[in-house]
Amino acid sequence: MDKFIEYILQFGNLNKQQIDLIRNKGTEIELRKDEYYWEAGKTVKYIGFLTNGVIRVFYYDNKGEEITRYFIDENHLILSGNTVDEVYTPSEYLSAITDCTLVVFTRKDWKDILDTIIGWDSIVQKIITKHHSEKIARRSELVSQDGTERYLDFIQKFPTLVNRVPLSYIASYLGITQSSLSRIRKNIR
Amino acid sequence: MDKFIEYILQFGNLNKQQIDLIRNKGTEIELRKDEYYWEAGKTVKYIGFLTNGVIRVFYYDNKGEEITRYFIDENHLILSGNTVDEVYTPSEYLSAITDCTLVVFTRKDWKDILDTIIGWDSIVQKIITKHHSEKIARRSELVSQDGTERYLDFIQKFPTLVNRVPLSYIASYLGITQSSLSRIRKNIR
DNA sequence: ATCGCTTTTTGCCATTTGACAAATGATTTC
DNA sequence: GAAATCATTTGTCAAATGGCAAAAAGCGAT
Repeated sequence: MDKFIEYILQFGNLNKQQIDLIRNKGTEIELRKDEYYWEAGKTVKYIGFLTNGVIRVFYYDNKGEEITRYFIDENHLILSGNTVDEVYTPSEYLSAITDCTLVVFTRKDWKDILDTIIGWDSIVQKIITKHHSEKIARRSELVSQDGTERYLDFIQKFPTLVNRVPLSYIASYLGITQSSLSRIRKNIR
Repeated sequence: MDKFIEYILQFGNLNKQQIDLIRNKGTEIELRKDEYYWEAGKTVKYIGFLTNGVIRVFYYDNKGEEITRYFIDENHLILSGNTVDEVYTPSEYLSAITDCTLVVFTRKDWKDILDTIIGWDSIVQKIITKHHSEKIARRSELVSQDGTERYLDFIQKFPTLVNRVPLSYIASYLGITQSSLSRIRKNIR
């Protein structure tokens, strides 16, 4: 929970009372390796913040292949869609790669926070915008790079993930096959 | 200018007075083919809305290659960064592919609108978020597709651009070489 | 330590794409 | 309309990547 407060404070100021409100509303939950946090087609119940572990976001393309779209690591807010108002049904799966700890809020509690803390809205908006920009920058570059460049880029941008995420997921994220990535790794050494 | 008003009204309501304010502040400008709208390293002076034409966003990668990151077509807001407050110096170039018409606002005029119209802020925020989501969706899929799939995807998503944008720019956007794209096109027919 | 299971590496060959250069086609300019 | 310029297609070969299957390595449970 402290991690979440600390994270939020980077984006705006909160007084002690406001921090207490957030603490009261949030609940810590655990997610075991390979458990789903979201499933495509199932309504999302919580707004979550990942304090420990790594989550993988994936979907199935039109050939039925599982495609890893990105990874969520420690200290990231997991929001349903771009707004918190509407009930949200994702088209993607979120699944824990490692055991995870999250702070979650029900939609109602989140709304209470929104109604109580002036500026909460803009804090969350800033976070969403930041996440978006990061995603765009990361994904954009991949397109124009070959396999080796993609992987070098990946280990530079996600140094903490390389050893915690199975090769096949990384390969899928980078848009190459697992065996190609294995060969690329060999050549780099 | 009408196009801009119409576009804005999709994201929020404005009364006649507010619309007049926007009309007064905005200026229509023309941009000739191959003229820059932004240049990397040069401060951005205007907030713009493209009413006619196509603009290309590109940068130079670490090999000095020109990479087309995306295209901006009719009815798109061109914002500096994610916020309008700060002076912004882009790291990318925006250059007209065709002759273009834009509605532009000086930073000061834009700020006046922001200070006068309650809710302007949230309208703009919605637009930014929408643009972000589109970019993420578009770029993400490319990574896991081969050349042919990328091109088919492109002509489906940008049917109006295929015949107005030179092949080399499309190829760069898709992350393949111009000659590969030419061959792909031949095979599709 | 051994068995069973999963992940990663490797081999082999087919296919795709890149690099480079030349040819063709299209457009602009005088 | 001829020349110059730019865009696209094509040829050739090399390099990168994919598909498939088997081998090797890693890991957990007993």
